[in-house]
Amino acid sequence: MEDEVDRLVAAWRRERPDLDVEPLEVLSRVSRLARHLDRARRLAFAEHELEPWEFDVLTSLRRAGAPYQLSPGQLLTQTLVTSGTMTNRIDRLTKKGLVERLPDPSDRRGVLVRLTDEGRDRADQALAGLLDQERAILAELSRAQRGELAALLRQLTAPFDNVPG
Amino acid sequence: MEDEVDRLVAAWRRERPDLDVEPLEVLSRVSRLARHLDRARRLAFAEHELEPWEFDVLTSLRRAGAPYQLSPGQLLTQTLVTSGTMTNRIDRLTKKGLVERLPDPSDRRGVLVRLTDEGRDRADQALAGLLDQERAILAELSRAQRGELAALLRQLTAPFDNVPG
DNA sequence: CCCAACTATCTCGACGTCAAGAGACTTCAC
DNA sequence: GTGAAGTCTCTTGACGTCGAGATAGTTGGG
Repeated sequence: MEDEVDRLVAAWRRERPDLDVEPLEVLSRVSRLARHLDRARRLAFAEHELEPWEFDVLTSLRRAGAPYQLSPGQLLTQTLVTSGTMTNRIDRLTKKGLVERLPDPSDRRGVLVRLTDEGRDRADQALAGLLDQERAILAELSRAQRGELAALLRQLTAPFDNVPG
Repeated sequence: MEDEVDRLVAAWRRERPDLDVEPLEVLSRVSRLARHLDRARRLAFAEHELEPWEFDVLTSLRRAGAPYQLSPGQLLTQTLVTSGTMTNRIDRLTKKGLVERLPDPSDRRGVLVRLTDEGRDRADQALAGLLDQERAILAELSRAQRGELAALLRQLTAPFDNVPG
C-alpha cells in the first residue's frame, strides 16, 4: 500500500532528479508516524482526562517506583523540557491533586515532587489504555516483524541515547 | 547496544510486571527518534538560516513545481497546521522576501503564495543539507536494512495516510 | 570560618500555535 | 437573477513553551 511519503518522494524525484532522496524513505516516515502517534495518544489520554504532558510527568514518577518521588531537576532530564515549563506543569498537576510538592529533607534549596494516590491510579489507567491502542496500531505487523522493526530502530536511536549531547 | 527505551521498558517491567509493554519497544522508539531528528534538523537548517517551519512551507511550494505557487488552504493540508498559524507564517516569510502573496485570478476570495527566486534557492540548499545529515544518521544501517526499515514503517503509516481522518 | 563558584528552583516576558469566529466572495438550486 | 449555504483567508484571545535571569541554599579551597 502506498503512503504519503511515497508521494512526497515521487514529487522530489520529479523536481530534483539530481538529488538522492532515499534517506527520506526512512526518516520522513519516522517523523510522520510520530506525528500520527501524538494525535492518537491525545485521543487515548482524553478518555482518562489527561493531557500528553500530564502523562509524561506522572509516568516518570510512576516508573521511579515507591515512594514515587523525584526532584524537578530529575523530571527535567526525563521529559526534556525546560525548568520554567516544569514549574508550570507541577503547579497545574498540584492544583489537580495528582502530585504534591514536599521539601527535600537533605537539601533546603530542593523540592521533591510526589505522586498522590489518585495520580498513581490515573497514570496506571492511562498507561493500560495507551498500550491497548498501540497494540491495535501494531497489529499490522507479525510478532517477528515487530521484533525486527524494534531492532532496526534501536540501531538508529542508540547513538543519540549514548552520547553526552 | 542498549538505548533509552531498553531502560524505560525495563523500568515498566519492574513496576508493572502484570502488563505487556512490548508495544513500547517499537512505538516509543519511533517517538523518541522523531524527537532527536527534530533537534538535528533544527541544527542543519540553522546553517542556512531557516527554521523548521520555514523549511516546511518553502519545500511544499518547491515540490509543487513551477511556478511554485499554492493557496494557503493547500499549504494547510500539506503542513498540518491551522489557518491562523499559516497566515502568520506567510506574513513572516513575506517579510523575509522568501514568498509573496498574489491575488488568485480565478477566485477573488483567494490568494496564491509564490516562492521568490531567493526562496527557491534557500529551499534547495536546505534540502541538500538535510539529506546529507540524514545520510549520516542512516549510515548505521546497510542498504538492505534501510529498505527493510522503510517497508516496515510504510505498513504502519499507510493506514493513517489512507483514511479520511 | 569565609567567600567565590556552583546548583536547584522559580519568575517573567516574548513567541508560536490553536480554536473559534468574522468578513469577503462564490456556487447552486430554485 | 436571488438567497442560502458553502468556501477561503484573516483576526483575535487564550494557552503552553522557552530562555534568561533572580533568589535561595550548598560546597570547598584557602
